[in-house]
Amino acid sequence: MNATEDFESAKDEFIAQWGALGSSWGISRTMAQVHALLMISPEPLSTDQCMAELQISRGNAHTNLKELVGWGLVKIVVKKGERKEFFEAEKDVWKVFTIVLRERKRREIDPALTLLQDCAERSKAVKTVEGKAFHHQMQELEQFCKFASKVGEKISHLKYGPAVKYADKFLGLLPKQKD
Amino acid sequence: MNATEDFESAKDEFIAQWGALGSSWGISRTMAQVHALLMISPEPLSTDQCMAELQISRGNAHTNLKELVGWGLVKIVVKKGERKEFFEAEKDVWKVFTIVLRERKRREIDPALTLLQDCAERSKAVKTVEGKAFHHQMQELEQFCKFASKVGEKISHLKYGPAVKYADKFLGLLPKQKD
DNA sequence: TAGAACTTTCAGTAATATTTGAAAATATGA
DNA sequence: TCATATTTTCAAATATTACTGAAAGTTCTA
Repeated sequence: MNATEDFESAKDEFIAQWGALGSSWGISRTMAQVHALLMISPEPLSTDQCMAELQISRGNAHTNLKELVGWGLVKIVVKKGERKEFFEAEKDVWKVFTIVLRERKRREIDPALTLLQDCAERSKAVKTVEGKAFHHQMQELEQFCKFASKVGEKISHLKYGPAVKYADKFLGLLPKQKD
Repeated sequence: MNATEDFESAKDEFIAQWGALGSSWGISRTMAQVHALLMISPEPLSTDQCMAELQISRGNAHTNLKELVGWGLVKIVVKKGERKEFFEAEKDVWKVFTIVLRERKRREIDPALTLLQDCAERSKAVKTVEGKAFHHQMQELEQFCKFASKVGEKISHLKYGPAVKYADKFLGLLPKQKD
């Protein structure tokens, strides 16, 4: 097998597996595959090119491309002299990470926080053992979610350089932990 | 409405919503509901109690309880004089977090790393523009995943106290960032 | 060792999520 | 303005995932 064949099979595998991984990240398989395809494409691609490469329908390609644009992971590019839209993925891995982090915080942590605050409030007056345990647990969860929310917020607005610097410092400190 | 009614409705809502949130975390709705129920129960519960509370079948209750035990989020408790098994959830929020973090790293980051290393290797000899872009992107992603894997590993083995301490230090440093 | 208590499995069914394909809407340009 | 290119929508079809209920398996006790 030559280098080009190797590359082609690696490319196919990357797209397929990235799609499978997407599922466990709460992103649909096809959306992750479209994202994978665009991330490794040196040029922006049209809807038709995505359809052909991934063997999917127009409706499917369209929906997922626009969903990715909605996440901020993909941008629409207009080529001069061309009437159709082309799509280009954000390729900077740290930027991709911070976008996903922000989106997941918004979709997962923020609603949890609302729920927990509401539940803590509605159970603060109850006197039974069961009720007290519930109230306490809601407060613990709320406190943790607030903390996680803050950390996520900070990290997601950090540039890559400082992030690595702080992480290194953080990772370097840990082995010395005593308590 | 009195305090007990408030509490009961809050409890129902917590279980229902925690289940819905579970979906976006890649955990099945019922599994998250069982987890929610056990987290707020002062006493360990039997399979039958879970079935009754959540109105689900025996098979469903059984499967999800055992899955939670597999994750390490729930422990089996044997009561003296009782023949059946009871189930008790880990209630310490930080411990729950570290367990989930480890499990997700194992299921999501580790397989991604394997894929990326393989794809980078198989594309290192290719000369085309497309191929070089692919190889480069695989390396970038690989580097980031290794970093994320290390950070996750460290955090997941940290105790709550030191974690908050380091996070505070970290959060405190950020506003001063210049670069 | 039989029978009761409890746990586990799994084929069939139900619920949810995704995809297709074609029609409708919109934009472009001569 | 009309014809054509392109995008958008969405009802129906398909695929995926989760749940039920009952039967089979296991463990315990007398």
